[in-house]
Amino acid sequence: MKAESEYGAISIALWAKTAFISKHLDNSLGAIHGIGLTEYMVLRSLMRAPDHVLRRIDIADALERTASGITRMLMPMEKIGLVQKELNERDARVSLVRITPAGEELFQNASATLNAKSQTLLKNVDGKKLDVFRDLLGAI
Amino acid sequence: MKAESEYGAISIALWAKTAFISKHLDNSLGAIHGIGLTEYMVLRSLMRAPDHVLRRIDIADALERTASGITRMLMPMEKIGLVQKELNERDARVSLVRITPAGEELFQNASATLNAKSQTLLKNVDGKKLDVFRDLLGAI
DNA sequence: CGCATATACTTGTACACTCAAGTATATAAG
DNA sequence: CTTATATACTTGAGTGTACAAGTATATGCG
Repeated sequence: MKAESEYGAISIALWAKTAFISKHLDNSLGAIHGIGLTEYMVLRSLMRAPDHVLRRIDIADALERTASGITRMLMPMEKIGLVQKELNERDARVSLVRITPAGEELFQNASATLNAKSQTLLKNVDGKKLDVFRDLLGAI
Repeated sequence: MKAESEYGAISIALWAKTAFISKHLDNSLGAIHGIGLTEYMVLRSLMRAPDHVLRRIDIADALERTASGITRMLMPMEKIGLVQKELNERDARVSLVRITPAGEELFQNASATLNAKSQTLLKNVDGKKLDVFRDLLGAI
């Protein structure tokens, strides 16, 4: 078993490097597409969901956010037409969120930006080890 | 060369997993020691600095934060005696930050908490691959 | 020296997010 | 059916952070 401090070092490195990467991605997405990284992740969650619909609480869980944060984030996204509200006929408590065609299009464009920018940010990471990297992250 | 989307996937995984880890570490440090993860990182930066002193701008750079964020974060930390202000005789613009003995002690205790909690959070990561993980993160 | 520019920091304002409390609805137990 | 508990969401208040503008000091150049 490795020393505890080895694990702490990984946590800290994750925190520091991710702060760096997030800030750059957030700035690029904001400047080019007018959305933040968290909003991008909302669209991404919706695109990956069956029928492109999710409950607010599902989005909150997927993004490690609270329900109230999601409520507030979705307001402007609905206003500019990236997502739309939908009722759940089986459960009146639920307010479903559906991505709109405009939202899908923005997501595709934003994905291209994010991928390109990510490649730049991660250019010093050995390309051959990307699989290992992804597996390590997946284990968390 | 790998596809751009491979890099995007890594960025997203980093973002998501780090959100998860940060939240847990922040909660633990807050509950047990009364400081957040960012404040812990301030103490850590000071502990690693020559003579345990840094300029505010150096802390800001190290933590990917703005100078104003650091100014505001240091206020309560100074109030509870974890750090103290110090003048720079060569440059009157600078307000140096020094960690206090109380700050050092809290840092040691908080480090133990952070390391233990990190081990729990990363328990599914193959211990033999921690070095690889650290190197991959270091390349960013 | 005197002036332009750069640096270190602080302060006002705004935004994204959280927590706690509140509302509405659903589900379970008697 | 009634009541208690759980779930989905919203809202008010507070926190941490950024950005822009302002202050003070330093540095470089004529």
